[in-house]
Parts: sequence; C-alpha cells; structure tokens
Amino acid sequence: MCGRYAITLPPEAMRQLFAIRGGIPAFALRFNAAPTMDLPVVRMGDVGREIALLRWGLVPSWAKSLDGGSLLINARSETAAEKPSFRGAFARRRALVPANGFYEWQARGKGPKVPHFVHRRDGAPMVFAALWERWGPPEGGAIETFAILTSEANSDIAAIHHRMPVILPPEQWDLWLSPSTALGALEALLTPAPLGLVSAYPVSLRVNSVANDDPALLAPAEAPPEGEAQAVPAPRRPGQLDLF
DNA sequence: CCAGACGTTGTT
DNA sequence: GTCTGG
DNA sequence: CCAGACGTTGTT
DNA sequence: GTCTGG
Repeated sequence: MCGRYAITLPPEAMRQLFAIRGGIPAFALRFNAAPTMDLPVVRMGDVGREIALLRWGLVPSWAKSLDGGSLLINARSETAAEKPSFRGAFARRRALVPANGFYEWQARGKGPKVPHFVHRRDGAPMVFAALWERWGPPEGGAIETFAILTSEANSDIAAIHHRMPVILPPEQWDLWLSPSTALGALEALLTPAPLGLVSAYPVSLRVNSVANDDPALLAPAEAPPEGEAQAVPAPRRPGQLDLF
C-alpha cells in the first residue's frame, strides 16, 4: 500500500499551504512519485517549518549500506514508535508529506491488479504523516530518507485495499511536527481517515510503470471487467535499440 | 560474552 | 545504535 | 508500489 | 522465485 502517489503542487502553492517563511528548494512535479525518488517533505527546521527534498525509502542510521533490504517505504503506525528501525525517527524526526492523492492497487483474483487514485473529496491536497532519517557522516555525504505511516483502511477504500497512509488534517500538523509533543498524543493522531474524507476511482494501467509521469495518469479510466486482461502500453525510451 | 537482526506489503 | 538469541 | 533483470568471456 | 531500480 501507499507505494506511489502524485504531488503536483507548484512550489508557491506549497509554501502557502504550509506557511513556510524561508526559501524552498526546487523540486519536480510528480504524477507518479515512487520509492527512491527525491520528493518534497515538510519538517521542523531551526526556524520553523521547512520544505526539504528527501529520498523515499527510510534507511536506518545504523544500516551498513544504502542498498539491500534496508529500504523502508512505509511504517505501520500501530508499531512504529517501538520498532528499532523507526523508534528514533518517531521520537525526533517527524515529517509531513504533501500529495494530491495516492495510488492503490486492487487485487482482482485473476487478471492484473487495478490501480485506483485516492483523493480528498473536497479537492484539497492530502498530507501524510511520515518519519525521516539521516544516514552517513554528518560532515558530508549524508543522505536523508523518509517513510510514510500507514493504518488500517477505512471503509471508503476497504474494498480496494486493507491499508492506507495516515492523513493528517491541517489542525494536527503542528502537533505532529512539534518536538515537544508527548508520545501518547502523537499516537492518538495515527488513525484511519474519517469516513467520507476520501474517494477513489480507477485509473489507467499506465501508472504501473514509473517511466510514465504525466497528467493523464490522474484521469478516470474504465475499470476492466472482472477477469479480463488489458494491454499494458510499453514505455519506450528515446534512442532505445532493437536488438535481436 | 558475541552474532545477528532490525521492515512492509501481499499472498498462500 | 540497541535488542534478542544462543 | 510495479517493472525488469537475473551472466560470462573476450574484444574493442 | 527474488532482487534491484525507479
């Protein structure tokens, strides 16, 4: 779950949404944000909220290397506060991840999984609760990564999937980001979205390939009939050679 | 004491 | 880094 | 999350 | 089947 989302808010819109005072880094708009990409997150800096570009896929600070199995894109909200991989980040490095919405794949017994786009009914951006971590020497070469917290799905999308990202409303953003919020108060924020907040519709299978990243990914698509296959358009890079 | 794990997802 | 298992 | 690779030798 | 890359 939550292994893909869209974030296409222009920098200025994001500055206003989060009341960022300082400058913000340049970042690409993404209709198909995927793990290992550098994506904008909001966290507390020295002088209040800041936007930073972090790599999606949290690497614990004690990991021996950046590659391998140490790439944690989600953290279960039910257990993150105690897990060795997340505990430190849960206590001291919480973040918000802005999104237009997220993609969720619905398994359909036979045939391909059907991707859906899950968005707020009111059209507002959706903000995920997240944790971030730093790996490597502080002097330089350190990389910063993040993971998105998940909860049980609510009944708005339970027919599609059984987990969903934790979505925080604006009035909870300060509490989540503040370094002084008590552990119990933090855990109280990590609940499934209230009923009626979100809605979902099927989208094209083109979203399956991260090579596809365009506005058409958000367009509603016909849900394919049960058990019937649908062609997957093959992404093709310019300059690709035919070898045989 | 040292060695080894440390996570999520989904699927069966 | 910190905890668990042997 | 899904898609795509998964290998060696020798030669340029 | 399993791992890596995006």
